[in-house]
Amino acid sequence: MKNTRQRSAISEALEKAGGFRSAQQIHASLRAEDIKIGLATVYRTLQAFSDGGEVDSLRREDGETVYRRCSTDKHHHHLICRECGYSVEIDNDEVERWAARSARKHGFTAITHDLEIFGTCKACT
Amino acid sequence: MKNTRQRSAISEALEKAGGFRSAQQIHASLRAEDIKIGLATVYRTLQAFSDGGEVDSLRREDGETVYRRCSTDKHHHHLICRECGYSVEIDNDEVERWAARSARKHGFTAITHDLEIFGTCKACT
DNA sequence: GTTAGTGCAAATGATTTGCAAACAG
DNA sequence: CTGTTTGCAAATCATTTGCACTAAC
Repeated sequence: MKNTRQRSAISEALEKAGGFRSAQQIHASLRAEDIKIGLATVYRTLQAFSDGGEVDSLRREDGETVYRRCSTDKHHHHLICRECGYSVEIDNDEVERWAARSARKHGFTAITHDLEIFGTCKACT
Repeated sequence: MKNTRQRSAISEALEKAGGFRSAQQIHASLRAEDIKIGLATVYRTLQAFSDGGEVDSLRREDGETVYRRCSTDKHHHHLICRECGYSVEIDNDEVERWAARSARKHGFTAITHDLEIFGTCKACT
């Protein structure tokens, strides 16, 4: 993966954001800073980051896909503010084990699961 | 809500399907049975059923929204086959409590959560 | 009769893709 | 140089909507 001006910009934007942001939001914020970048590039880059495990992605309730740089590579879940995208990383091995156990019991294989908690954070209340 | 030919057809199709189906799939299967119905009607009706709590809906990993008639009104989760849509209703109060507790601890309010487990069912293996 | 429901085609909105030009290593 | 990456515009795809028309109650 080459090191381009655009990629660094997106990377920094994610860093600065802290929480989850959509491709559209990243694009808008870069444009606001007068950083010239194509929307397609933002989509392609975020997708690449996500594939490479550098960022976590999830689909918000309204259907937009949002991305965030997370602190660990370890599997975890999020508590996400619907208003501002602020999020807290949380995990619970209990849930993982239960999911695996339920799946096995019903004969399912190649399991993946999604667990995200949406709410309104203190600052947005 | 009026009782129309189209609504009964969609209702029956869901019944027969058993698992999760998308609006597109329902539309195609009805057309295949020579039942004339507009795609928009299928979307509108499934949405209405979902709003009325008559069916459960969720967004699949590929982005399509799928619907299913469930057995209880009680909150629950699903183990879903990616291949055929077959699903098993499961629940775990433990998870609910943990989600609520985590949210509270971090000052989040107006909580909702999604938890779905995707896999390949025995028949599709 | 009214009013809700339907069909179709056009509109949306997020995301993807084709392709020629620009750029990193 | 030479394979990547970018930008733009056009293409997708699921879903929604405007509107005239039809069918419940």
